[in-house]
Amino acid sequence: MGDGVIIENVKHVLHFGKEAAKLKNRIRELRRAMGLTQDELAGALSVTRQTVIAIEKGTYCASLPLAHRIAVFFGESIESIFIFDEEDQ
Amino acid sequence: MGDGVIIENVKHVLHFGKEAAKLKNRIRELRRAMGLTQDELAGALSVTRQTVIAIEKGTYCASLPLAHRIAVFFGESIESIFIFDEEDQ
DNA sequence: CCAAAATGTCAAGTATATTTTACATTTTTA
DNA sequence: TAAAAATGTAAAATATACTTGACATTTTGG
Repeated sequence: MGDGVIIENVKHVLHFGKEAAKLKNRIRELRRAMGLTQDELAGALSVTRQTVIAIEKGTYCASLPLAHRIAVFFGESIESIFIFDEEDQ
Repeated sequence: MGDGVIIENVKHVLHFGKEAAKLKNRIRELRRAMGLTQDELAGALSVTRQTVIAIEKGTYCASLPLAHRIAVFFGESIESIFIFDEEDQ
């Protein structure tokens, strides 16, 4: 056999363009207004701290069920918390 | 080598319990009220017909960006179209 | 100042949403 | 009633959301 490079088991391939939505939201603002830490909010929403960090930063968007829990928790509508740009995605 | 069964490359394992949210929605009703086919709605939302079928049937729930497009398309709020049970998920 | 708490980052794994393809069944209509 | 359109089903691949664990940096308070 030759000595070429073999890459096996690649699961995730980074992809460019399409920018993954990155919709903004008011979660950090709302969380701080209630004097909560990321960890406390995560607990209240039954997700991990990493999830709160990622969503606050806009790394990815919450699922619909999670967006709903967030809205209920802060007593506002989903649409008033998440900011969808015109183009949307 | 023996003659045992070897299973390689298993990617998705079905899992039971936890019932995957299955939140209901009024999409089929709203779509029909507008006299649209699943294919036409899919086109308007920039998704495939399979996605419309799965979401109408509650096989899985829409992502937040898609839920938003659906709400805008039908001129209603996300919360008025998707029905979250108390327990949520 | 310095220790603790809070926040951020990275990587790999699992779960869920969406696409693609192909075919089967039901409903509509000419 | 037969063809066409609409709807359903299933499987495999890809994309995105979420978890877990471990460690680095920043902020806060005694």
